[in-house]
Amino acid sequence: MINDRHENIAKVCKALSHPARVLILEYLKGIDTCICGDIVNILPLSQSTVSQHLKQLKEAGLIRGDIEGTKTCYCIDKHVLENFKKTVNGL
Amino acid sequence: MINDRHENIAKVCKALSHPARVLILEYLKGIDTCICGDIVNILPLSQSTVSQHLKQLKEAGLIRGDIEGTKTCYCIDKHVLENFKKTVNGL
DNA sequence: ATCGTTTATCGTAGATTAACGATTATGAAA
DNA sequence: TTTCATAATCGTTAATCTACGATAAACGAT
Repeated sequence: MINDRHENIAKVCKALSHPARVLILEYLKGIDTCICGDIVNILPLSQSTVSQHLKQLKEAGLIRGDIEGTKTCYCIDKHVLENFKKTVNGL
Repeated sequence: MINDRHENIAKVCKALSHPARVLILEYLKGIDTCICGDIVNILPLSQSTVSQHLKQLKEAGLIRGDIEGTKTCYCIDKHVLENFKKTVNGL
């Protein structure tokens, strides 16, 4: 009964089931790329907590993290986001 | 920083963060209305568990439950669903 | 080689979620 | 009124989530 599509929608929705992660996604949408510290500066959360949120967004495929030296540059995976939008539209 | 819109997206996404609830929503979409027992019959979950899932979908506003005698007829709140789609499209 | 910056991970505590069986409540039917 | 059908709630257990501080890892700069 439950198929891969249900699982996939649930997976992405779970990643977006916390307001901080929704905000992070929108923030990334606006600036293309940023590092963890940037988000720590705009949210009242510790560095470790923000890192965890980023990890969850990454595991859901919504964002990517490119390591550059000591920094990690995060950006949206537009393809995954668009695909999610299409799937939600199909609901 | 985090505003009502972030909270709202997170709330609905949370309701859809479990594959069983995604399936239930789609099922309701297809048949317009059904009772709890119908869903128990198509999912490998107990009656109490299905009832809890329905409760979460209802609390998120995605579905309504109209009591008719001893049964409760569940149906999608199309307005809320459409609103969610639009909001997701804006991401 | 050491120091400073940045990020990820570890360990932890408290809250929440998911699932179940059992129970309760309500109304319909006999 | 007793029974049946239906759904919600209670109580419980195991798992997961959220948040934090502390620590570790990696790199650039001095």
